[in-house]
Amino acid sequence: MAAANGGQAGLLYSQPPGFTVNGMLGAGQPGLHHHGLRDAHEEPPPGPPHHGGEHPPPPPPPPHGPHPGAAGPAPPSAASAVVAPPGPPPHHDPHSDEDTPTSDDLEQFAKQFKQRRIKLGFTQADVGLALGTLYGNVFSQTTICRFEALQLSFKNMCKLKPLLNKWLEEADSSSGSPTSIDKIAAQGRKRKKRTSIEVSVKGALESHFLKCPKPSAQEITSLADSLQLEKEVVRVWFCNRRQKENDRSTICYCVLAFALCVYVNFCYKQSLLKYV
DNA sequence: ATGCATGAGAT
DNA sequence: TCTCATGCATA
Repeated sequence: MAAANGGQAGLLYSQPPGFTVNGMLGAGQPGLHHHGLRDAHEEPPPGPPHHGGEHPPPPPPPPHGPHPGAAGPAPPSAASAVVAPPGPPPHHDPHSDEDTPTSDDLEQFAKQFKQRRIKLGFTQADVGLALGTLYGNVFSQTTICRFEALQLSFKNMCKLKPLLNKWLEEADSSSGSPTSIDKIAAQGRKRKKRTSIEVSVKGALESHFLKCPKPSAQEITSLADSLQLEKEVVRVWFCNRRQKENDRSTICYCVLAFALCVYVNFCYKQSLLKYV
């Protein structure tokens, strides 16, 4: 049935005022600089892909204000202690919702959060909704799920952690109090029907991605043409593919990298001992 | 739990 | 146009 969406590309689902119909004005510029970690901010030296004991993403300096249109509990301010460098971090309370957590903190918190959430009998959707009533920021089941699975960017994880932490306290302290229910008006926004891409086609996209994660507009066009997909679908596929790569690696790799650092450091010391 | 999609802000 | 945060719809 995948062919259901393959044929014609004429269905403009919604036609929102600002829908940019990008033609082929793309100036194909290959910028392939692809390194494992991505920092949510600037990356100064485009140098060689070396990344030894680099650690974690620096603290997210609040460049842009909260846009979600609700109370933005301002992300961790410009503290600078992000993920402890190769030196043992002084001391930090994993339960503190202040001050930037380390990747490890996040990992632990997420795990613990999920465990407690389940024990308390709440679904991910419940939590998302509750955050709305508590702080005016509603989140979907998807987001909560991704948080628990560490599938969000480091910055994003940091932003959500305090909220979830608060909910957790609220939840198990007052497990019997009446909670107000929030009803968010469903926006009647038309959404394009999700196109399901055939496995074989996905394979093709995947292999292209490996060769070139950032195809130019022109490449996208021809690729879309040969795969019989809408150009927009292909473009979005690549965007999502990149994002997936980044989100996953952000946290997981940070944790691994840190562990590796510790280990290497340990080995190094061991080797030094041999000579004394 | 995850795939495809949207929209705001950054480049 | 890209990235990033986020979510509807679906597997």
